[in-house]
Amino acid sequence: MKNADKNTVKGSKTLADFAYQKIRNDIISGELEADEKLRLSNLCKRYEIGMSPLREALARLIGDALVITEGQRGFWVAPLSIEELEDISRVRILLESEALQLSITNADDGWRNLLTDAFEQLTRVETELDGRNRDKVPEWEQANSRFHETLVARCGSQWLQRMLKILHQQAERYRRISLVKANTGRDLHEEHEALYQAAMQGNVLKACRLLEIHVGLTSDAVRD
Amino acid sequence: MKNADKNTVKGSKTLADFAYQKIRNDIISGELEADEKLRLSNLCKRYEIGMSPLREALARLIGDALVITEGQRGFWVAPLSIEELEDISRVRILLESEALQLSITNADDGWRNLLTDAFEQLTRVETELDGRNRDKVPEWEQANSRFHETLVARCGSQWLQRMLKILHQQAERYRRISLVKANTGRDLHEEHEALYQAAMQGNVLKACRLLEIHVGLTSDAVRD
DNA sequence: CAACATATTAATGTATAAATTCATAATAAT
DNA sequence: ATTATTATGAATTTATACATTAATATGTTG
Repeated sequence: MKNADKNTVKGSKTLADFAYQKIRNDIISGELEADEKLRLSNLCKRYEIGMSPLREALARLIGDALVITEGQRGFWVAPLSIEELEDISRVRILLESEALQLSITNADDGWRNLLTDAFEQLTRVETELDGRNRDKVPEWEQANSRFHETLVARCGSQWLQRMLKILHQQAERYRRISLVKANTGRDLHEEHEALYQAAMQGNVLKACRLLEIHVGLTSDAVRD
Repeated sequence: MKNADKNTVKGSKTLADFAYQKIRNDIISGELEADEKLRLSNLCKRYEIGMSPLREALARLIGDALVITEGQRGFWVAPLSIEELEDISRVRILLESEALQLSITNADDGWRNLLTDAFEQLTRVETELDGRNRDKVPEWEQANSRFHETLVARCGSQWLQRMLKILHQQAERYRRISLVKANTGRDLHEEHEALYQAAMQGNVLKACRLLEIHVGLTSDAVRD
């Protein structure tokens, strides 16, 4: 049973690792709500693991700022606030623009192929999503993440990518809200396509400007 | 005994917290060397704690990229490489320039007082350090960190500060090497003073340029 | 109604057991 | 005889179950 469960989440070699990924997904997806108190015994039952791996997983989530802890009083899902989203968006624009610029400058055919793949997959999911299939949201999230990660994949900086991943996770928590609630007549796919075209053409300035708008709009969408 | 030990590191409410801070310091200071294998049983003895708090501490250090882990094969101190230092320095310049700019723009008297305090303390330690007192290095590190943290304290972005803290920790590991080994006739204090003056005068451009040079020189110093 | 003491719950830490990896030695094959 | 491969045992990581300690809630008394 243990081995079967472990392989549910790909690439998790230990129970702690497995729990880390599971809980992270549940926080990002909102299944574990913001500010929710994380009772250890409950989580043990929920994820069918013991205390040690659970605590280890939570310790790592603290590093991702998805969980907070206070002294001896336990763990909570990190809170959400508009101010923080704006903060995250600002920093993300700063880092992702830089990374995008570097990536485009270093562009090669291999990268363009990867990007095209990622974009085509995103396109498929986004056209299906137009019909408001709620259950496709996780799939869209994955495709969207992959697209953005691929955009900066050739930036040549491990650290830029590492930090962008954390910021992206954070942003994803907020994005969920804006997707589920108000769909403000915004054409996400159009934004992505323009970004894709600019990147493929090697137009750094245009790509960065589009990215800035793209991230900013998400921030705006949540505010309502 | 337990309580006495716990209070050795200020503000550590749990053993895991205590271990986290202790181990982090030992990695940054180089007492635990890069690439060193971290044998759990050894660490238990060394820090006089049990398995659970130790593993929790290591899990958090993974989040800071000071420790790496691989499947079921244990933990290691994260490696050092020149390429990574250059990566870290690049990202740090990007973030710290932005943060510095914001901080200077938002400057108020409270901030200037804090900065002056931090600078004066750094000055004291740095004049004493001229005489090559090796044992003062940790003290200098602390004063240097405080100075840089204060410089960006008014940037208004929690996330910029959070990431800068991680980058600063990483850079510190390398800086130790450059301090202990070759002192390339570089006048650190002069650099800090110029930075301080520019910040106090509200000269954003100059301050950012000085910062860029300052960080760049550290990177250069290690390469030799 | 406030303040203290007690009881309950939940988090933290220890000790132990299970599973996995690593190193060494023995056997087999070329 | 030398190399490769497999088997065995030791070391180490991982997980669980138990014990301890701290925090919260409840109830009692002044």
